[in-house]
Amino acid sequence: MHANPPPVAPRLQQTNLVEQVADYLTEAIIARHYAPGMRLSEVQLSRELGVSRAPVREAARLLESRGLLISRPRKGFYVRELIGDDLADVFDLRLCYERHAFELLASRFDEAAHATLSRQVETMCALAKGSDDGSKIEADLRFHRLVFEMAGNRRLLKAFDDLSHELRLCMALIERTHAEPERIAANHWPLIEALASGEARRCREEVDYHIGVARDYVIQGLGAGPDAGRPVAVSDATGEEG
Amino acid sequence: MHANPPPVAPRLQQTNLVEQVADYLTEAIIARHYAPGMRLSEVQLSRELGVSRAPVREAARLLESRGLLISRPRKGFYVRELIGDDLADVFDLRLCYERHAFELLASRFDEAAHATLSRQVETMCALAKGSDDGSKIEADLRFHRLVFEMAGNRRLLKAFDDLSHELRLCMALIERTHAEPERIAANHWPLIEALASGEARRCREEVDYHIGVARDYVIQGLGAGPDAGRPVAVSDATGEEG
DNA sequence: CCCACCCAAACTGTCGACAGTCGGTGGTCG
DNA sequence: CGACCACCGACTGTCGACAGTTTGGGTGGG
Repeated sequence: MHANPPPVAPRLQQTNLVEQVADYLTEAIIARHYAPGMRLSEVQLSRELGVSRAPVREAARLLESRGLLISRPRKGFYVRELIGDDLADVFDLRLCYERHAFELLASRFDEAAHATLSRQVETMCALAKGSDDGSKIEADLRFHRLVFEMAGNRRLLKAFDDLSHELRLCMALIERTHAEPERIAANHWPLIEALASGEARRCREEVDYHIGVARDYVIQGLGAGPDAGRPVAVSDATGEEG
Repeated sequence: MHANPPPVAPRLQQTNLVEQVADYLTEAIIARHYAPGMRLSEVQLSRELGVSRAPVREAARLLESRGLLISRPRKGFYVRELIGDDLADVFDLRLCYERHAFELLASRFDEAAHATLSRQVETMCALAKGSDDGSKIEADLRFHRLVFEMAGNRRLLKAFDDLSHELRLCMALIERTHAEPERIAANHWPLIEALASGEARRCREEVDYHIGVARDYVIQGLGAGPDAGRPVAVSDATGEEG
């Protein structure tokens, strides 16, 4: 009912509260401001963020679907904690996704895709010297997301996007991420070469090795967990290489 | 405190309204009581079900995460419609899941798993003669879910559960499902035999064939879509069989 | 001293209501 | 006759409030 718009716009975004709360919660959980397994009180969160409970509840449901929260009826929301085989399961599912994406992309790999991925690896190499861990992790995930984008299956891309939130949670578990960032960034060149070769078998071997390294990096970097010494069993399960 | 009950709405208890609304909506969408692409009004749904808008909104968010609804900000929720490559993408992702699950299960297949799957196929054969299509589809999905359960990766099982809602949506697209239910049920025996053989390559071939048949069944049963004649390209992508 | 019971505080699930916005409609002007 | 604009209804996003339940602590009994 205001005839003229106010000259200056001090109004903070009163809408899209769900997305803002979801972003805040996601960042807070990834950054481990909330301990894994901790209960999140809706009213407390509402008071802290200055919003009502409705957006908080919807944002929490969103994060539940992304695997960052777990809801128990009449109990509330709990910060997802990765226990038991959760880490192994997440990386095993990631292996499943990446195998398929690389297989799809290999069959349609062209010069444009080659240039896109090469540019991203160069960006990662540049970020490797002197950036915060978060930027390195995001650049790494972005490389893999580009593969899924260009693979051509949008549903697979959505599945990977969902999983990527849990991947960030996994990465956040280890204290000093990317101890050797240059080597990790350079480790993506063989993936591009495998794609360029067009050989499905070579792609699969490189992906298995790459994801296996990432998995071991996280699981062993986590410390001596109960299944730290368990074999990775990724390149061993194809059952057809001598 | 509503005076008159809604016309055809089911009885909703006072608690767990979100789950009840989600179940009702899921069934209604699968049964195509709501046309694909149709806009769902929150207030109208609230009135029909005799509940307030909060549970409806949360249930809609849940179904959005399951791929049955799509939300557009300030516009509302729309019934997911499978257009373009959506069908192919869903079945391609299913192929990705099943390949992995069968590979995992083959490496740990034992007599108990054999018995469980065999019993399920026998149930499917019994249901094949004289049951509604919904029961046949559910029994078929249950066989595959058992594989994922026994594969040992709970995250993969969750991913399959999420996808299964979209699979039901795909199945519901074709008018007369399971035209040859006996043959479809019997088509699961080779999968069990492949698992029992322990050969990863044979498992993969059988899975590729099985899912390819299901995919073609749905895509071609849908009618002459724009990509109905597109090759399935599932058993051709391994790139190593001569 | 320990355990079962009870009560109060806090919380979740749900509801009705208000503000801002979007799409459609009718009227008016060129 | 067509295009533009103001109005209107409906809807989404958000809020505060109420009822039933869970939880933790305190108390009485064994």
